[in-house]
Amino acid sequence: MSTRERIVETALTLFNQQGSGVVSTNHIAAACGISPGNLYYHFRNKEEIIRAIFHQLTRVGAEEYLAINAARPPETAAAVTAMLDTFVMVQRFNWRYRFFKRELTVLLHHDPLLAAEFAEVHRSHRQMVHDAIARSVGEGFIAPLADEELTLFVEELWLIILFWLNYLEVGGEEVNDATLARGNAVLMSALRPHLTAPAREALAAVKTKER
Amino acid sequence: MSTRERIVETALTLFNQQGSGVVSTNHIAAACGISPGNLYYHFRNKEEIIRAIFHQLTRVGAEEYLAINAARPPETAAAVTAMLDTFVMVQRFNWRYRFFKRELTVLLHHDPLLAAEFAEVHRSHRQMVHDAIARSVGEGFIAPLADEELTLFVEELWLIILFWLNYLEVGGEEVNDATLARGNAVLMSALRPHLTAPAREALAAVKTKER
DNA sequence: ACACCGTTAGAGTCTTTACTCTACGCTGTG
DNA sequence: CACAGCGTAGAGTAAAGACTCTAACGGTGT
Repeated sequence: MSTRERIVETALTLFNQQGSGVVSTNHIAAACGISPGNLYYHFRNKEEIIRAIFHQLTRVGAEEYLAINAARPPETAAAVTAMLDTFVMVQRFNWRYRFFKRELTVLLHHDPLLAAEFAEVHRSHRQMVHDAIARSVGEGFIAPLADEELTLFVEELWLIILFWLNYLEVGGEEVNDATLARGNAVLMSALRPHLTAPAREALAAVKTKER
Repeated sequence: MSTRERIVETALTLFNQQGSGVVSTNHIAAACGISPGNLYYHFRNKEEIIRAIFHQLTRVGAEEYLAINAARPPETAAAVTAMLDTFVMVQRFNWRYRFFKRELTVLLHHDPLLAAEFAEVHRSHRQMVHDAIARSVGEGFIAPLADEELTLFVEELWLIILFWLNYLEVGGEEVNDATLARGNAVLMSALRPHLTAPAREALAAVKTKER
């Protein structure tokens, strides 16, 4: 791993543990086993490191999302599986980059450049979620809804996906397979009333297979 | 307002704006229009200020919760109204003390004393939510559920209540009456499938009256 | 008039911070 | 072999940090 990559990785770890506010560039350099001068050779300042972390987040996130969702066949079981996989994927990202979402508003407030980049990414994420739900309605897995109801439903689902980890964190619960599975269950519990009959059967089938 | 109270209030404002990591005691003192020495006369250190904010949060929060929920009559309309009022109340708290939830894990990590106090408060909050839902089931506003389903449902609702503000924040949306009302709508959308017929009517009545 | 004490100011200390500067080694190329 | 240039070390600087100390203020009781 290059020095630059090691700096980013170390900074991410320290930020997650202690918060980016109290972690100094000297800390990062020391934890990397390099000199401060070396760190500043690779990054002009701390904000640039944070932006590098954000760039990694978006790049890898987009790749993984596409890997799960781009080529899925238009089958009910595949749709349900893709949704569960996406949930797990988002949880993994929220965990890996947890300092980022925690400190989001403060970070954006301190770095207008980052704020602009984030706004763009957020817009496209929103679009992806909307498209995914619309596709599922079109394919007949989710019962048709009035526009207003659909919007609320999408927000409900997205909220659960986005904040399950924070919910665990606030509650002092550990993040592990069991608690992640519980998040999945909550999501399904919200989803169930809106599924069509075939989708409900497919879901039951997936569940049975898992055991 | 006493100097001590002014320090707490000013610190809260600055923490919310800029994050507690980058706000120094000197900043707080300057913003208060007092000397650093004076600040340290009232508080031994920064952590003690944060704990004072937390104490205010819990004290006032408990008062307001009781004011809304303790004496409500066992009527369907009252139950629905109490739930909506509680939602609005929690949003107000999340907003007023927003730095606290944002930085929660980091704060708890840095101050074991605070961590212990918070664990206790969180336990009792969890209990309150559980009791409120159980009461509503008992009074016939919410359809009976299997234990497992009930747990998931409660978590779903509580998650929405806890994180609606963060959801707005992450999305770069302003917090105002319209966005708060939308949060209420999302909550209702999650609740509706589980309401009993009389509760659904009472809800419709409340909605009509609001217009 | 005076002593007392909670409150305040503000200068001062020691540490840490972000960031700079200079110099040195290593590696590949003419 | 020379030498260019990337990557690195580490001392150094100016500013800001948390926190301390001493002296004085101002209101109250005697």
